[in-house]
Amino acid sequence: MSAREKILDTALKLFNDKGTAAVSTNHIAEAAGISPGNLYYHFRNKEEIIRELFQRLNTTWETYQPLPQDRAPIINDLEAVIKSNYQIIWQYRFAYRELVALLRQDAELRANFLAVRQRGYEGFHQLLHTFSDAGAIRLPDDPQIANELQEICWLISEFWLTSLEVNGRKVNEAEMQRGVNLIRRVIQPYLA
Amino acid sequence: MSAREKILDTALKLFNDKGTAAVSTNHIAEAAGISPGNLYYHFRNKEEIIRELFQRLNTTWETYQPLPQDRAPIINDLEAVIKSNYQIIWQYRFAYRELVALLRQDAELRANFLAVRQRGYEGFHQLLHTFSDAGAIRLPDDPQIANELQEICWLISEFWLTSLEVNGRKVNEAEMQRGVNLIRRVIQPYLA
DNA sequence: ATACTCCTAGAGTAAATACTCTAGGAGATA
DNA sequence: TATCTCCTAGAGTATTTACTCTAGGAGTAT
Repeated sequence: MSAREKILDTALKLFNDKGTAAVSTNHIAEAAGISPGNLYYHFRNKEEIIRELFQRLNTTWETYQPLPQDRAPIINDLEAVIKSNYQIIWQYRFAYRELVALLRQDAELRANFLAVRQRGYEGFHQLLHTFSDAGAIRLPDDPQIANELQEICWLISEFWLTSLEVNGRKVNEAEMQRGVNLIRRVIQPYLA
Repeated sequence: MSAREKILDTALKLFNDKGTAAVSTNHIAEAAGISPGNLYYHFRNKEEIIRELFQRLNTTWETYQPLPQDRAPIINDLEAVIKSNYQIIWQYRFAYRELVALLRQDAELRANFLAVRQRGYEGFHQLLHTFSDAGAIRLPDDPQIANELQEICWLISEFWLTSLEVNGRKVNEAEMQRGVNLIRRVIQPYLA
């Protein structure tokens, strides 16, 4: 593995474990088994490492194809989508825990992340209508109600893992399933 | 105002504005218009200041009486409760934004906060049953479903403001009302 | 062989940060 | 007046942090 990759992997692990504020570039270099000078050869500073990690995260969001392309989606596919979301968020949990602070202190980071997130939100909108067209759910006629439901589901999927961590719960398959159940509970009154 | 109060008020403001990591004790002292030595006369370190702010927050949660005591509650009272919650969370928003990190690095803080939060959660449980008994809502017979609904409402009320901030929205009365509407949307299918 | 590019180590530095220490002022009490 | 407690200022220090600089190794092209 190249030094650059080692730095990014190590930084991600340390950030997830201790938070960005508690991890210095020297810590990262030491944990990655390289010299500080070498780290600064590959990255200008800590901010740039964070940016690169967000770039990886963005790429993950943009490339993953959650739905099967060969048939119409059924309601269980929605569960699979949500679980995939949780997996990704858990992989980059430092980012979601510290989102407000990280986005505030780096305008470029903010712009990129929000653009990708916006596309994700629109994709989710599409997804719901795909399910609706396929007859899996019955969206309310009032589009504002549908929007509110979507907003609730989005909020749960974005903050469920953080909420688990606040409660001091281990994050595992079963807890993720509970998060899926909550979202299911929200749309349950609107199932076909 | 005493120096101690000045320190706490200033720290709260700076933490809310810039996050705890970006604010040093020297910053706090300077912004409060006192000397660093004086700050350290009143507090052993930054951690102790944060603890004291959490203590204030805990006291706020424990003392506020959201419901009118002189009559049975109606559904609009629930809105008032949620709005009060948002006000308190907004006042101490640094805490809710950085909750995972702050609780992890201070076991005592964690224990106190979670205990108060647990009582709040139980109070919310009571509240829902009070509404149910008063005929304002009709909770589902299956207690697990009722619990899931409660969990969803709790998650929204705890993370709605953070979600607004991530979206770059100004936090104001109207946006708080939208957060209230989302919770209302969750329980709407179960209104009497 | 020479040179050139890419990468790496590690010593070194300026600034920031958390925290200490000493000297002393203000007001109450003896 | 003397003393005692409580509070305050501000200089000073050890450590950490971000970041720089120089010397050189490993391949590859000439």
